[in-house]
Amino acid sequence: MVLNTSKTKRKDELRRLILDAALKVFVEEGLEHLSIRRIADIIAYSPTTIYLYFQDKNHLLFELCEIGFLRMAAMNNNLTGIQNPLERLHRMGENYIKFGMEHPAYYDLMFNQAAPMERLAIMDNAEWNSGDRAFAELKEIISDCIAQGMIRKGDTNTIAVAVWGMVHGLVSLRVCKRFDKLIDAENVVQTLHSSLEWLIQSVDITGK
Amino acid sequence: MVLNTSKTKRKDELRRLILDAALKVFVEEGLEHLSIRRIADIIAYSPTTIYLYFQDKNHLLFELCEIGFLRMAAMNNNLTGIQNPLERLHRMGENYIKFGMEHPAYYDLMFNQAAPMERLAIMDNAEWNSGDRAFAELKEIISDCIAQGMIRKGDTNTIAVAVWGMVHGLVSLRVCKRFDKLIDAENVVQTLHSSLEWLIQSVDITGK
DNA sequence: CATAAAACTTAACACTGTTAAGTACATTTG
DNA sequence: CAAATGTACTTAACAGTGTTAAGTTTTATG
Repeated sequence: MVLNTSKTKRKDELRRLILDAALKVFVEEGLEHLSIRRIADIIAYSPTTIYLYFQDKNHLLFELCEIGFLRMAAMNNNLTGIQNPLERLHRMGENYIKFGMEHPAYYDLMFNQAAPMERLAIMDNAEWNSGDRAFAELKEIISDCIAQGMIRKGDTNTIAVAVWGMVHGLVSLRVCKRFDKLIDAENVVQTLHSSLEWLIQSVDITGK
Repeated sequence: MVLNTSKTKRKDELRRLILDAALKVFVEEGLEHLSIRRIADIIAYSPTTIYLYFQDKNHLLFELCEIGFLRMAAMNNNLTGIQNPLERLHRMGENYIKFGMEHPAYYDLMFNQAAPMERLAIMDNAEWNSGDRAFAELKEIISDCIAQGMIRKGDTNTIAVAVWGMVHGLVSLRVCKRFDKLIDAENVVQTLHSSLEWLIQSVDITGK
C-alpha cells in the first residue's frame, strides 16, 4: 500500500478543504445552515464534487465528529500530573463541561445528532473508535478510584455510565437550551460545575 | 370570553386532527419524516391549511412537546403513596427512564431538538410551564430528602440539576444511540437502571 | 499524438417550509 | 332578496434541501 503519492496527496487536499469549509459554516452559523451547496460555494466547486470525496452528508458529518473528538481529547492534556484518581475524575468532568460550553455546535453533533451515528450504524463490524477510547479511559480512572478505596466498590461499567451520563446530561441540557427558562443565564455554567462537584463529593468515601 | 361555541369547537376539531396526524407520523416513522405535506396528505387537506391553525412547524412541534409532557407527568401517578422521599426520587428517576425507553421520539423532541425551544424563545415573558412544574416537583422532593436527613445538605437547585442531568444524560445517550457500540443492546436498559441505583445509594446517608 | 482514466460539472428528481393571491362558501347586513 | 363581508380553504410559486445519471473537461499514460 503506497502512502502519500502525489495522487493521494491531492485527493487529501481537496478533502481537507471541504472539511474546513464545512467546519467554518457549522461552527459559525450552526448545523442547520450547513448544506452541501453552501460548502460548494465556499470552496468554489460544484456541489456534486463533494460526493467524490464523501459518500453522503452523514459521512461528512461523521468526519467532523471525529475532529471534534480529537479537540476534546486534547483538552485532557492537563490531566497529566494529577495522581489522585478522584481528582482526575473531577477534572475530566470539568474539561468535559468546558468543551461543551466552548464548542456547543461540536457537542451537539458529537452526542445529540442522529446523522453521524447513522453512518456508523451502516458500516457494521466497525467499532466507534473515538467513543470507545474515551469510555475506556473513564472506566480506568473509576477502576483506580475503587482500587484506592476512594469510592464505593461497584461495577465499573455501571459507574462509568452513571458519571458520563451525568456530565453529558448537564452539558446536553445546556446546549439544547433546556435550562434557559429555569435558571438565570449568568448562573448556569456555575450551576453545572457545582452539580459535578456535588456528585464527586457524594461518591467520595475517603473522608467519611 | 366565550368558550366552546360551535365556531371554536370546529376550529379545535381540525386542530386536533392535525396534531393527531402529526403524532402518528412522528411516533411511527420518526421526526425526520414528519413534514407539513405528509400531515396534509393524511388529513386530506392542502398543506397551507395547516398554517391557519399553527404559526409554523416549530409551533406544531412545541404543541407535540406539551402533549409529551402530559404523558410523562401521567407516568408519575404511581408515586402517590410512597412516603420515603428518597424512594420517591428513585422511583421518579425510574419513571423518567421508562418514559424515554418507551417513547424515544417524544423524548428526543422534548429534550434534544432545537425546534420546540425556538418557538418558546420567541414568545418572550412566557415561562416554560411544563418544564417548570416538573423541575419544581423534583426540587421539592430533594428538599424533603434533606429535611429528613436522607441526603447531605446542599443547595436544592444544584442537586436537582445534578439528578435531572444524570437521568437525562442516561436516557439521552440511549435515545441518541451513543451506547450502541459500547454496551450490548440487551444490557443497556438494565445498565441505566443500575446507574440510577448507584447514584441513589451514593447519596443516601441514612445507613452510614 | 491517441487513448484511457480521473476530476469535475450540468441538469434534473423528489423532496422541504413557507407565502401571496385567489376561490368557494356561509353569514350578516342594507 | 341581493349585496357585502368574512371565513375556510386551495393553487401556484419561491427558495431551499440531499442526491444521482449523464456528460464534459482535464490529466496522465502507452
